[in-house]
Formats: sequence, C-alpha cells, structure tokens
Amino acid sequence: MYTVTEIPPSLTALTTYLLSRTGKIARSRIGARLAERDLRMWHMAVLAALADAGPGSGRALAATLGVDPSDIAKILDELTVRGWTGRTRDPADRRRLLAEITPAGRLALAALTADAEAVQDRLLAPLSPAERAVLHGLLLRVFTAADG
Amino acid sequence: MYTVTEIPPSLTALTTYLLSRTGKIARSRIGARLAERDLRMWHMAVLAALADAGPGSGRALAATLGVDPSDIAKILDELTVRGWTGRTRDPADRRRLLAEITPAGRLALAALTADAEAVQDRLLAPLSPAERAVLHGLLLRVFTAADG
DNA sequence: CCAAATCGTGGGTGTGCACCTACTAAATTA
DNA sequence: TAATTTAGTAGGTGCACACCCACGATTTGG
Repeated sequence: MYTVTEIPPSLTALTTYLLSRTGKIARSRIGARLAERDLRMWHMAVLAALADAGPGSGRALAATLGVDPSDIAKILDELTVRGWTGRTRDPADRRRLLAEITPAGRLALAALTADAEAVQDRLLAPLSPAERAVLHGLLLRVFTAADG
Repeated sequence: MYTVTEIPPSLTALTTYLLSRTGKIARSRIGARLAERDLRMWHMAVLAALADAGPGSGRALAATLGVDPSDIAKILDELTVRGWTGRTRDPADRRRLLAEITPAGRLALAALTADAEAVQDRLLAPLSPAERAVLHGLLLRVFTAADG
C-alpha cells in the first residue's frame, strides 16, 4: 500500500518522479479493480486492441502491444474461456489463428472501461474538467513520442 | 522493452492508462540509469529524504516513504557500504539508529538527480518549457491528493 | 524491577512481469 | 517432395517488489 505521508521535495521537484509515482498509483488502482474480476491489464489491452483494430493473429497482437507472443497466447486462452474472444483458423494461411472479440467481449470491455473511468474520476478529482483535458493532451503527446 | 507500435485508441482515451504507461516508461528509464550504478529507486529516495529532512530513524524513514522498515534497513546497509550514509545511536533512545547523509552522499545524490533530469529532458522533449511546467503542476496536485 | 512495547535487522514468502526454449502444425522455397 | 521458415503454444526461469515473522537489544509503564 502507498500510505505516503510526506515526500522529499528533492523528489517531487522531478516531473519524472511524479510521473512514475502517479503512474504506479493509477496502475495499482486499476489493477485492483481488474483483480476483482480475476483479470489483469493485458486482458483489457487485448480486448481493446481487438475491438479497435478488428480480428488479428496472435503474432500481430503481440507486435502491436509489445508483448511476447507466448504471453498473448495465454491471455487469449483466458479470454476465450470467458467467451469474450474466439479463435478461427485463417483460411488464407492455416497456420494463423485469427482472434476476434465476441459481443460478450465488447460488453465486458465496456464494463472494464467504466471501471477505469471510475478510478480516473477519483484520481483526477483535484483537477477541473479543463485541467484534466490539458493533462490528457500533454500525456498523450509525451507517450506517443516515447517509443524506443 | 517497450517497442510499442500502435496503441488501441480505446486505451489512449483513458488518462489513467496514459498515466500508467508513461509512468512505467519513466520508471524503467530512470531505473536503467540507476541500475548502471547498481542502485534502485529507493536508494535515491532515501538519500533525498535524508538530505531534505535531516537525520532520522529507520522507522521514521519507513513511515515517511511508505516502505517496510526491514527494507529500509537493507537500503541503508547498501548506502552505508558506499559511504553515502552513516548510522549513529540516538543518545536519547539507544534503540534508535539515526541515519544521516554524508557529504559523499550529497554528491552522489546530485549525480543521481542529474541523471533523472537527463531522462526527463528526453522524455518530455515534445513539450515546451511552459507545457512541462503545466504538466508538473498538474501531476503534483494529483499526486499529493492521491494518498490512501 | 518486571512486563510490555519499540527499534533495527535477518531471513523468508508470494506475486506479477518480462523473457526464453522447445515443440507441433502448417506453409513456403528450392 | 525435401528442407527451411513461420505461427501458436506449453512450460519454465530470473528478477524486483511488497510483505511478513522472529529475534536480540533497549526503553518505558505499572
């Protein structure tokens, strides 16, 4: 737990430090919500990727999300057990399994997104809506530029 | 490694997600720098705490930083071996060991801070100085309010 | 002055994460 | 058709992190 009492100013003066700490808080809170449903971050990421970009092979998913292919396989397993994703052989290349999200999967993703937004509302409570938008925009630029 | 190619918009739409991911990137980059010196995040945090708030007992440090006391002991061990901290029995209560930062420790802390600032410059490169200040201010407010 | 609480510390545990290897099935190349 | 390459997957490793317990030394409260 992060019952932080009083942080050394030398550290809070570093944006990188704030980023790292606040990010960890965000991660742990969302993680806790997901854990209540016996899920982890990647389950949500995979669902989102399939919902946004349509069906794709495990290898493609792995490349997109920057995860090891063998780990994607495990995630897809667990999602398929829940009926949230399905796998069909690609008729063009029968080595490939095309993973796709099911209607139930979309429902689940919506629920997870709602969870994340609830966490977000609490975490960003000190900021006005306009400030939240600014924060979002800045983070988006930093994040998208931070590849490699 | 985080060779992220293309992130699902459903995820980047969540500020919490951006926070979590960007934070992780920041953490991993600073972590890599520290690892080059065979250190971890907490070494720097402890040095900063001692530099900012003056000598303190292990228990107090643990409470301040939100870390388990026994872990603080290990960190202080490693810092003391390097000559960056010293431990003296508190004459008032001889159970307590007052840890304090040495001049060499302050030098080391300065070097680590410079490292962190270098990482920060690269990470925040897409933002103007004014935008960086805004980001810092917003994060600081979110972070300080996010206790518990 | 004895019992209870407190401090530092050594050692160990569980968990999540990133990563790697080996193997099978299928396709591609020669 | 034989040899090579690629996809998916099972299983396992190493590591960092948070957490927890037990103990000796010391102080404090009754």
